[in-house]
Amino acid sequence: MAGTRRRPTLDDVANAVGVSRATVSNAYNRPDQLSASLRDEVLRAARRLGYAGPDPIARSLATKRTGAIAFMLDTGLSAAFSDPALSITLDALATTVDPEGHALLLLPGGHDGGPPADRVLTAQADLAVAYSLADGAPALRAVRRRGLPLVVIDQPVVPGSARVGVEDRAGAAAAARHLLSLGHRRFGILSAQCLSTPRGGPLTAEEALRSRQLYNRERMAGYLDTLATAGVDPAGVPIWETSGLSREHAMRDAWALLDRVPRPTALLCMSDELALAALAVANRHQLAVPGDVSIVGFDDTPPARWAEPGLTTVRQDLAGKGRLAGELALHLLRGGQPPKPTTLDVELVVRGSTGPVH
Amino acid sequence: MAGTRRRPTLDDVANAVGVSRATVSNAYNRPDQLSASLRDEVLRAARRLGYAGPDPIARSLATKRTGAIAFMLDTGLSAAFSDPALSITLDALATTVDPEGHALLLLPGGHDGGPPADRVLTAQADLAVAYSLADGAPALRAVRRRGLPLVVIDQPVVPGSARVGVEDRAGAAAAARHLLSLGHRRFGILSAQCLSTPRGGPLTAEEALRSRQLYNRERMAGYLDTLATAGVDPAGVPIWETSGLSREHAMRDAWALLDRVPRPTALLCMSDELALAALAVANRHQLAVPGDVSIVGFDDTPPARWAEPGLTTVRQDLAGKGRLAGELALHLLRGGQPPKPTTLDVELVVRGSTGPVH
DNA sequence: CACAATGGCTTAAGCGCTTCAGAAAGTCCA
DNA sequence: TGGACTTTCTGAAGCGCTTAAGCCATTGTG
Repeated sequence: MAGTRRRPTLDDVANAVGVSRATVSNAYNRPDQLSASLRDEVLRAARRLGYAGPDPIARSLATKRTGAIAFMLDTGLSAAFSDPALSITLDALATTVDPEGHALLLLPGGHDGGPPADRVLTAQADLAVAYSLADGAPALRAVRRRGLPLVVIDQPVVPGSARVGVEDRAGAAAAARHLLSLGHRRFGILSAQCLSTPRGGPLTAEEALRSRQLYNRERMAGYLDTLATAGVDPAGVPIWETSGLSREHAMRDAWALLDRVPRPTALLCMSDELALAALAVANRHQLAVPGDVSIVGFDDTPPARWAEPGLTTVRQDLAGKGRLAGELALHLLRGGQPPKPTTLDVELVVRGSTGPVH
Repeated sequence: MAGTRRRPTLDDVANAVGVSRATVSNAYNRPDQLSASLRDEVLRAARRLGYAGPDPIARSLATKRTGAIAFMLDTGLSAAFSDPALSITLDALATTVDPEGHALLLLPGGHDGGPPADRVLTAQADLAVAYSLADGAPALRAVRRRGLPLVVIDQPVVPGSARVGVEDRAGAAAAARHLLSLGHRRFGILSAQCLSTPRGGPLTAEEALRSRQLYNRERMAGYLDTLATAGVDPAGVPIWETSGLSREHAMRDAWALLDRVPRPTALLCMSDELALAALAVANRHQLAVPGDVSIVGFDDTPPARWAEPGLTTVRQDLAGKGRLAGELALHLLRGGQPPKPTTLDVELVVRGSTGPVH
């Protein structure tokens, strides 16, 4: 007739069949609570009426579970997904929680190191996962206020939350030692955004060590400490903050380091993405890798393997990290207490992009 | 005291302040409905009691809006996000709907060309977006049954849904013409998964044209028709379906085409990702591009520009596509009728990966 | 054969919020 | 001064579902 007919509800089905509302509910949620024949009849009636099953929202209100996990990022989606490290972690996480019926609700970051607080407060989710947000991001406080269980990845532990992290510092140290052992003494460090108001360009060691991201600080400390121990003055090591999230930006920034006189013989990069940009720009300017400059990355994402030459990098178990985060999420959702923070091992993978200093 | 205290509700706040529940609700949702001072008092009381604002689920039940948009994919997250084309589209979509308070709920694909129907039926979302799902995916029926508004991207139009697509066929035709005009007569086509039970390996033209994905069919038809018109027998053009979603698979498959005798002088690829894999494998086997073989892609994603040589490809406005999908979503959410399907233009971008046949 | 156990269904009390139609109290203007 | 408005707040009816508790008839048991 006129306009759209009201969607049928559980009650409509119950009335049509002549049973109570509870019985229809049971037909969907607890088949063992009614006879098979009645269940059949109910389901048939539902189909006939165009009833698509219990309304997810009403069900959520009654059960106090939404079946969604909020995934909080510190950047927009495009930047986030262009990083294979995130894609792999996220996929593993999703795959782990999927069998239990949990989907991921994406909360991309604004400009304060995470999603806006009000988005978190109104997000329909049973639990939140924070993926390397800035320390003290408003989103974290919002999660707190709501009393949502929280899993943090690559972040300082938040009271009451479960945490999974990576041996960032040790990995970075291993990378630096590797280069030192090849005879390198003139280094450059290419870093992701560090400052709370990122500006791109040169950074002092102090600034770099105050990065708002834990993994950044840890890796930076791993590099600088190791160099210092070997007698390389950190103050003399140029550090460059990228000015944007795209490959183009990273290439420009890498070149800013490689174009110095005297040229660094080795570049320590905060991620494979940055290292690959450096590789590309070295290539473009006819610098031989590793002949003229050695380059190391961090993460060991798939593109690091395809690169020409292969990228020497610090491998972390990205899929394992996501899987573990997923298991922690499920554990918390079952009412479990947050276990002790886990820190995953890393391993230096030497490929063709590093060699002895000429 | 014992265990966790029950979370405070709107009622608790109302009682604490001594006002009605409606007033507290208004304090949050319609500040103009009460005096500023009372509102202040309410908010203060809420803070004091540890009330984090109206429960999103209860609110949803009352308002019948969840603030989430379900994004349905035909693959898992990792495969999906390793494709820059999706990342860019998704980011633009998210950015468009975000200001209106909508977040994205990710529904990754199972094995029937989309997410499982029950996931769709229980997903908490106001609207669904289908991103190049297989024709007739169960997920689409589930959306239908629920009566959810639907936006489809790169798919056949579904009755009652809004659609945005791309001139896939024309773009593919342009790419083929370009190669023909360079004198090429021996082609190979590298395709994404076509068959409903993908097996990888050679495909007949008929099989390829029956791909379960619309864009695949269209591009394929664009290639084959154009070649046929130019007198190149489609039956003589080897078509190879990729055997997996990773770069490694794609490289192996590309080599299967390039290693034929006689070797094709030009490779038509269904996407930039495949073309880049072909480029990499040509490089690895010392085949000059475009000297020995010309390669074209489709999409014009950023890596196509960085490639060495730059990839000749068909540009589509990925961000525009996502933005448009977002606007369509908002339109439908406001109760608007689905407008006529939109088809976005494409443009051939000639770079270094194609050249005259030797 | 009386009694407990079981299966099958219903009753009813929520879950926490929004919103519409007022009521009460002030404000304005002729 | 009094009627027409406003402003500010309340009452109450939902939104559509789940689930504990209970009722009744049947079945099994010693």
